[in-house]
Amino acid sequence: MRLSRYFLPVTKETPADAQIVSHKLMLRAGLVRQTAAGIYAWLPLGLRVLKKIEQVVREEQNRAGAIELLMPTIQSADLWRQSGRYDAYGPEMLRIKDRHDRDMLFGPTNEEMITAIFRDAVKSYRDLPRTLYHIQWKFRDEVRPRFGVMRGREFLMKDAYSFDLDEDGLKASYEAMFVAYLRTFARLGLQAVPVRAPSGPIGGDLSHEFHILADTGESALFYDSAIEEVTREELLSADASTIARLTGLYAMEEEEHAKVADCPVPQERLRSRRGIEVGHIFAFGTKYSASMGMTVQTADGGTVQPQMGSYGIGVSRLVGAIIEASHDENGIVWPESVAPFRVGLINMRADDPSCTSASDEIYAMLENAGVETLYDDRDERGGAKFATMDVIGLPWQLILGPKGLAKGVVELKNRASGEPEELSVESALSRLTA
RNA sequence: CGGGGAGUAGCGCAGCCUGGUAGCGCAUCUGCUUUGGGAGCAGAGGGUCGCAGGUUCGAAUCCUGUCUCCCCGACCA
Repeated sequence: MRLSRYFLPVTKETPADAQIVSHKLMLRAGLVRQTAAGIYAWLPLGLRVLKKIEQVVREEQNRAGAIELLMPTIQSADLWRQSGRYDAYGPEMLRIKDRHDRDMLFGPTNEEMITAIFRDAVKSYRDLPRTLYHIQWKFRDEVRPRFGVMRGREFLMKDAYSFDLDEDGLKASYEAMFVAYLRTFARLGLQAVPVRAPSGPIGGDLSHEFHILADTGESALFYDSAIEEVTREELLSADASTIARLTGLYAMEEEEHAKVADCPVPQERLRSRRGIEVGHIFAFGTKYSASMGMTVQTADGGTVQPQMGSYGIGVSRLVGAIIEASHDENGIVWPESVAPFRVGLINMRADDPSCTSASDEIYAMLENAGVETLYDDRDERGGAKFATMDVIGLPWQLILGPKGLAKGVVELKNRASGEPEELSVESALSRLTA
């Protein structure tokens, strides 16, 4: 993409509304624009990041055997009356009336809808187990939206729902999602801490939250430092034993930690940090299959209410969380897996015909090699170009100028390490296409 | 929902107390000079001062109402 033809409103100054670093950087880097409290428009660069994250999430869901579908954002109130949640859910639910004065709502979650769909289509034990998911916009009318996209009212969420014949099956589905989550966050370049969530209204529920460690997190966590020693490689090859090990290590939210009389973690290993909740998984059993009358026939001719679980990842929240976890004083530092482009190509002297033709040529080669490249072909001063590239945080900056070209070299800079390196065009290209 | 703050050009702000033809910086546009880390000079465009009502000869400024946004707390993915 040529920057001269792109839509990338980068700013020097930060809008006064933004308080935390990820929000400031998202606005400065031209990723989003706020259109109302807690509601954001995703600009081209931000949308690319959102899609990248979504794709990693999707691949790991598929890998775990979950099946993608897509449910609507607008739901009928009748569905929610079946589960009894229409009245139970508070003012967080955005209630709407259609032209026929029917009660509708903008979905804050989809348990009712997926249960109804599954219930009406599946009658046999042969069709279980299944885990279905979708990645769709949700709306929760938060009392106080804040922190940019991290606590917006409209947000993109991956929500999966599992249906099993019995509790052992549910446990297996739950663990499969647990593994998927560990892999997903590891691929996104994040260290996620699984925290045992307190039991909800229904006793015996199994539930874990996944938190990204960041000073601006909304949750205060206490955990065993041994969690930090789990490597990315271990997470990427996670299995049931990884889960057993991780869940065996102490991690609690402050409120729960305060209730623990004898913390099993020795003082020197107890860490206290803040976390951003980016995922939450629940095994809740028959709550919805019972309230919404879902049964399937078993092999022996009986009927059973399927055991269910639900599994959420805040996709749009992850954009902010990743920035919180990965930035420096100059701007965002994207992990390779979610960067909107892999390479920022900088033509230092767009007024110099030979430098420009060399830049055009390299841009064409990168494009042909399938390397996502943002090409700054504008006739601007070098400083402005570096500042733009730094704030938007692409992993690599490839810099071409007349002085280097005269010596037959270009400059390749890694955004994370910041170390510029002089290379021949060939070796720079082979590095970037590797 | 309680408490606090703010709405003036795309962004950041001043002006308001003490009414009298709306300003500054950045950004944008034009020209010239520049060009290896957010350039310099000269010029230009852009705002019904959130909205409605009131007071007044006259309101960004005073009064009333209203909408919106932000912060702290409680609540929540």
